[in-house]
Amino acid sequence: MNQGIEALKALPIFADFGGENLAILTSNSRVRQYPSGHYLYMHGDDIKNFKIVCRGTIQVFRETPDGHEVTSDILIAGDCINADEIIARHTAHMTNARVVDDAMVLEISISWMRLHLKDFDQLAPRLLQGLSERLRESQKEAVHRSTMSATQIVACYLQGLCVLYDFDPQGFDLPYSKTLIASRLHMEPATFSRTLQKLKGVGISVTGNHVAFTNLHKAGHFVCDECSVSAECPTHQALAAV
Amino acid sequence: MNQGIEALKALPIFADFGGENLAILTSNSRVRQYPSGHYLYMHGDDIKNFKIVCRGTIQVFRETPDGHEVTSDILIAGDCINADEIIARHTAHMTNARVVDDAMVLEISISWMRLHLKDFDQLAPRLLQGLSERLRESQKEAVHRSTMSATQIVACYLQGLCVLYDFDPQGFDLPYSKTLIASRLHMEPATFSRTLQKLKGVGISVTGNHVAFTNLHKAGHFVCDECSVSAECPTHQALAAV
DNA sequence: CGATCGTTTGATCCGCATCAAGATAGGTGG
DNA sequence: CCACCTATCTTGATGCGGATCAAACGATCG
Repeated sequence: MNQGIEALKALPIFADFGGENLAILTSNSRVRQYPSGHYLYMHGDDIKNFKIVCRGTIQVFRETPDGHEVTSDILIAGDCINADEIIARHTAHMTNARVVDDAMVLEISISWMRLHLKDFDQLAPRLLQGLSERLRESQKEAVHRSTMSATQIVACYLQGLCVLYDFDPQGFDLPYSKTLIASRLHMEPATFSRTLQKLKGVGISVTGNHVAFTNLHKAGHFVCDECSVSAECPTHQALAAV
Repeated sequence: MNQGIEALKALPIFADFGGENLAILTSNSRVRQYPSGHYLYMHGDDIKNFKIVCRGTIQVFRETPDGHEVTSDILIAGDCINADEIIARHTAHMTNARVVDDAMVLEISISWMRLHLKDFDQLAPRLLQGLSERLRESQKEAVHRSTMSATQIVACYLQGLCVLYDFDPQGFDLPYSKTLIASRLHMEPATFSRTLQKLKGVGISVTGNHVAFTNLHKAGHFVCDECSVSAECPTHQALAAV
């Protein structure tokens, strides 16, 4: 279980946890490896575990009646996969979670989590914080989608990626396929592809899966990290021209 | 402060709170009345209070650079207005909150809330639950907006309203203006209006602000309460014909 | 009774989806 | 090393849905 301890300590959500708490957690959780394409859970499955990504990439998505997949989120190391299900009126998963890149996942019995939520003073606040940010992000994107063009949304997203992964703005590779990104942005691959061409005019060049912000001065204005789409937000003023 | 005690006890989030906790809460909060149109807070203001709606209706919205308002949520009695701001990296509000109908609002110092979150075992889980549901709802709507037509979305929403307010499906009045609803659904009033006409063909008649589900058998299929937009969801199958 | 706001309706336009056909790349086996 | 295959991506042509602009209509209120 040494691997477990190490994995736990590396997770922000369990940072600053005392040794005894870590030990308790470790003995009530397990770390597992999953290959690309593996389903962590599917819609309708019973909710059994609380899961946290330790390594790799996880796609969370829903399926429409016509069989089309709609990605709600792409999760990376440190992210909680189903924090919203710790306390839920439902006993079944409402989404699907699938491994994109080979992944390592920490799994904790959800009933155990519920039972011991109050024992760990630090845990509940961090879950709250995580959910809050997720909610804000979701609502921000809702606003974006009803006020910005596809091109602007993609520009915003690429900037966000660069910040999230701490990439070099001068040049980096997309961490996952364009199809997945398009799905994540709720747009068609075709639209996404066209969009990338338009971006070259504003200092964002994408060739293959390599991205470069060629005009950092311009591009700098695009950073929309915690933008709330207010009248003062320079990002949207800059992108308005796109 | 008697009004305060009564107001607190009526709120689901404080249900089952012991007398001593209620007393502590009461002495650290206040209930205030606000007239229609009053801003509870505006984007950029310092976050000072955690607020809960006791009576009336609150519109939470963001403002785009071009001055257009985008409604993120319409809150009613029992709803937390800014639960996501209890633990936030920001010290300023990212949204605006404005009174729609004359409202009564419970206000608790946010620093006090943070400080005493752990003292109330029941509080954190309930906040978690509230945020979880809000997040699910937000993501569900994101899926809806990228897979359903405006007509379908409105049908879904009207059903939801009917359930939320426990209205009689055979006939009820819209609880707020069509303009507000349109904004909430991220669509133009003109589009919303046209949409209502189309709904008559599927057993939902809206004349003035009066709504009636004239074909309950059909309409029953539309209820999309906790629908996850899965292949099995009868709602979307029924609405697919719209 | 005019003024203002909310709603409806009409005409038009634009953006993204859709359908479909090439292009490119990665992987496999001969 | 090349031919083949499949998955991913790009590009083109077209259509539809909802936004936009604008005007008429209705309701409420001083």
